[in-house]
Amino acid sequence: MGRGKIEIRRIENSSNRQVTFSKRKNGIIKKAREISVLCDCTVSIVIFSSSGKLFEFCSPSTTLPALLEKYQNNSGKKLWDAKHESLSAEIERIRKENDNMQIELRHLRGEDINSLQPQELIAIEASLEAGVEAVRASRMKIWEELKRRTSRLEKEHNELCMKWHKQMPMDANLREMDLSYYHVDREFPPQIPMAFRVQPSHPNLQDN
Amino acid sequence: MGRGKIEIRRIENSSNRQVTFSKRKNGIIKKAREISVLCDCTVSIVIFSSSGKLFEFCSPSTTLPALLEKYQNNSGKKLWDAKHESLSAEIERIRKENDNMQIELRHLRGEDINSLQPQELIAIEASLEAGVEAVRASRMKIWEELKRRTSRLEKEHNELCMKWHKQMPMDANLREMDLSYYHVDREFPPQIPMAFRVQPSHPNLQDN
DNA sequence: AACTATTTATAAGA
DNA sequence: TTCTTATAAATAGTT
Repeated sequence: MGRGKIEIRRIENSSNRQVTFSKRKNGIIKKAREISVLCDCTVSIVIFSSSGKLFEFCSPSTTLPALLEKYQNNSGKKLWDAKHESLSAEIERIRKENDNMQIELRHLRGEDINSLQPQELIAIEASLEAGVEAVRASRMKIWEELKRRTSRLEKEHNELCMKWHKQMPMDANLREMDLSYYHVDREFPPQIPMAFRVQPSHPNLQDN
Repeated sequence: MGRGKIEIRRIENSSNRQVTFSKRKNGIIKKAREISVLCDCTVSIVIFSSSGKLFEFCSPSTTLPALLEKYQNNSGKKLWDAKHESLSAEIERIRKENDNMQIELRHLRGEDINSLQPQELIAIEASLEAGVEAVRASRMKIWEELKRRTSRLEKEHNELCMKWHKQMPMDANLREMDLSYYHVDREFPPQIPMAFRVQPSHPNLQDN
């Protein structure tokens, strides 16, 4: 249709090709609109020009996602389930990892261990004991640090008191303020809270 | 185009509508094939007839999933990402759960505990000790069971030996066979393997 | 982007 | 559905 008949093969002249594309694209979309109205059907067209530009048509009665959903149901073909599958596989993988950790945690808490072999129990016990050692060492470190700071502060406090008592000609109010200020500034109280005390059931931890 | 001009509105006569649908559908798909060849472009058409029958065309240079992937990238519109998002959210959730367990496991192994507060360390230590207790109890149970079986077998063995020696008029070969058979049938050897022995470093586990 | 000679699509009929 | 054919519509080449 036109001044001459053309062969259906790639149009080599670039600008001719571009013009033809534009005309025929409009033609197709017009036809799509017409058939969807005339025949009460649902049409979707997606076109990418050779330069990558996107054109689309979709019957006003639907949306592309809805139409494609219907397409999948109707044809049995998978449009995007491949992607879903990779995500599902990832979920599966993580879930398995999760389960293994769950089991390990349970074992370390002494749960679900009745079906275990003696060798496995020994391994778990060893891990637990190593853990206890590490945690105790860590607490010990905190405890030592605390003791160090406390004794240093006590020493400083005593020195200050001594100086204070030597210094006679000062106002009583001022002296009191200064003292209270000093008390507030101490990071740790001289008494160690019970929670930090080494428990007596552990004879290998000593206060020395 | 045809014997008469028609208005672009739904064709009321059902069989006319059906015929027109068939003709125009073929026309559109022919046009789509032509433009994709002439203009070196990519076209996809999906049509559902009013009765729900599916027809499609896709340029031979691509596939519908690939084309739709390109569509999403190009248009920024989401065709199926809603589904992806729910899966991704699930992955996120499990991964978080995973991380938490990972951390807990590390702590129970005495790793990464230097930044913990004394209270946290105490809780971990308590958990570890409870675990050790449970594991030891379980091992103890296995050990007791083993001892019980062994002593029962030894008693039975001794009784058999006694009977045997009382029974004099038997053939020597037969006697030997029978004895070896009995040895094979014992589920546990009289000696306990080292692996099952209670370790000497645990003074609260005693053989009694 | 418009024009128009021609080809192509298709509505109606069989 | 398919074929036929008169006619409408689309469009290739031109301006």
